[in-house]
Amino acid sequence: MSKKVRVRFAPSPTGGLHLGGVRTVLYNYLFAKQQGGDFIVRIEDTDQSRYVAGAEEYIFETLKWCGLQPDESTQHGGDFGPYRQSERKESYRKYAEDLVEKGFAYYAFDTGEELDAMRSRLRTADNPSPQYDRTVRMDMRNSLLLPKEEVDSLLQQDTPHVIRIKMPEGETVSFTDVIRGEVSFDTSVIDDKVLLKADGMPTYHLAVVVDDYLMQITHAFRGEEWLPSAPVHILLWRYLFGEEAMPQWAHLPLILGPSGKLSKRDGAKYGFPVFGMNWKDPKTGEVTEGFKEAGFVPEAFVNMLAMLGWNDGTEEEVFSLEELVQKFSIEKVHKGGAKFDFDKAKWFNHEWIKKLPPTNYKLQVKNIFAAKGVEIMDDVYFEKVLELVKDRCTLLPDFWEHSFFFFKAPKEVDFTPVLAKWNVSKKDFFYSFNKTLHSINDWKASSLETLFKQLAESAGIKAGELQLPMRLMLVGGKFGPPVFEIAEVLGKAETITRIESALEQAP
RNA sequence: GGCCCGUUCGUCUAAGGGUUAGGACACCACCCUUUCACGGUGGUGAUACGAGUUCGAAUCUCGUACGGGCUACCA
Repeated sequence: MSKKVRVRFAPSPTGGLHLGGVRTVLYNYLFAKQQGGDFIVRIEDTDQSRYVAGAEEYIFETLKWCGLQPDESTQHGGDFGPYRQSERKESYRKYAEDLVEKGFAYYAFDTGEELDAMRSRLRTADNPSPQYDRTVRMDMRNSLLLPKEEVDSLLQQDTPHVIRIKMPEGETVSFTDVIRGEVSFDTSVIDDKVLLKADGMPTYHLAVVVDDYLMQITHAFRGEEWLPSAPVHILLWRYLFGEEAMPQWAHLPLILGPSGKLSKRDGAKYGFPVFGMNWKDPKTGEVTEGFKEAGFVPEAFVNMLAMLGWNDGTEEEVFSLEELVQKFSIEKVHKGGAKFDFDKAKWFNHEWIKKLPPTNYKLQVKNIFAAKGVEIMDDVYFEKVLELVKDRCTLLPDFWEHSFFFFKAPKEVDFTPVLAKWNVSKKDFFYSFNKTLHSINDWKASSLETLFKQLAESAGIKAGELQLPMRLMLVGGKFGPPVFEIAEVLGKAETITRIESALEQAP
């Protein structure tokens, strides 16, 4: 019988959640939901120096906006808590000490200065970053070479120390990555990673293994940047719990910016968001724009992310979250990194704006309008407007330029575009057209257009030449949806008023 | 430097030994539209290079080049 699928996303609360992070969540989520499993969010806050206030809450808000709700987390509870590693601190030491006892790890008392000295002594052009490994460990201060009594006494006196893994020499550690297949490493070139820090906190390496075990994680998906440390984790599994219990690994390809790994800087430099939602650094006050605030709908954001490194093998590209859950397969995730393309992202958003009913995003558009000084009072009218112009909008703020005139009558009508062909008979046409409008009961674009054309014909004027003036009167410029549809949405009274006031200004 | 991973149009990708190497974004042209868009049709454009295996290679193998990641008491 196979175990219930359990996956986790394990972010550090150090700042905003960028594209790559959200995609990692997404792939975890899709896999879990498809397998009927659980999606867990575990907060990896073992580095107190990097902790940033508000970052944890921010992560959950972003996930909520994306519609990727965890089954278990610091916010959602669960049977495997606590879900914050700092609150699990006490559970890690015993595993580290167990490793020391078995001879797989050792105490190291080297100070920061001693480590620096070792590194600068060994640093050469050919070896720019010397490691604490089998070649140097017997020259350092650790329990491998110190007499047992001295080690005991150092420990007794609470001498600051760490516990390091003792990397075996000449072993090949290999495993099968779900995405990459067989990957192997020679342990001789891997350093003796710190497992337990001087402050008693575990490093990522120890914590991830212990918690994945304790939380019964079955599949571990993470970014490709973790691939080089995978052998450390595999060895820890082997020493501590046995490899049979180890989760299946999948190292996801990176999302690249225009030059290398996508960074916050790229966003500022190239003018696109890299975070899910706006993130304000509490220390500097610096705000980094998010996709939400840039005017993306979550459906598009998630869809776009899913397709960055995966596709279902067909030519379909637009998928809802539900469809993704159904079609996703981790094996089809690509090996190579994908460069983020903002134009393509916008295209997804455009598709989703067209597809979604305006009720999904009207609140956000309302806020955009409010910021421009237009308060929306009539929701029914508002939705009608959004429905009419949504095909022309790529990002939510575009609604403003495509529909502000439904809420603000033009003060001055610029007749310049039609001046050359303007004459008294055309002006007369609009007077009589406007008069006829009063008696219309069937206020529909199609009937308005029919009436308009009939009247134009009997006045002996080409209807086409009257359409632009009509548009100018209703919206104030050369823009907007088809003119009679504007009139329909505007309503009888407002249409008549706008034509009247425009005629007063007409030459 | 060492280790690991990767490489199909500018970008995201399809094609798992036999296709005129397909689609999408972007770009260009035309059409639709007496506004601005949307939309429609078409076009430009790719298997990094070199060997090998094979009747046949984008696809398998090796090498080279290039790109990326890691190399902290950060994750």
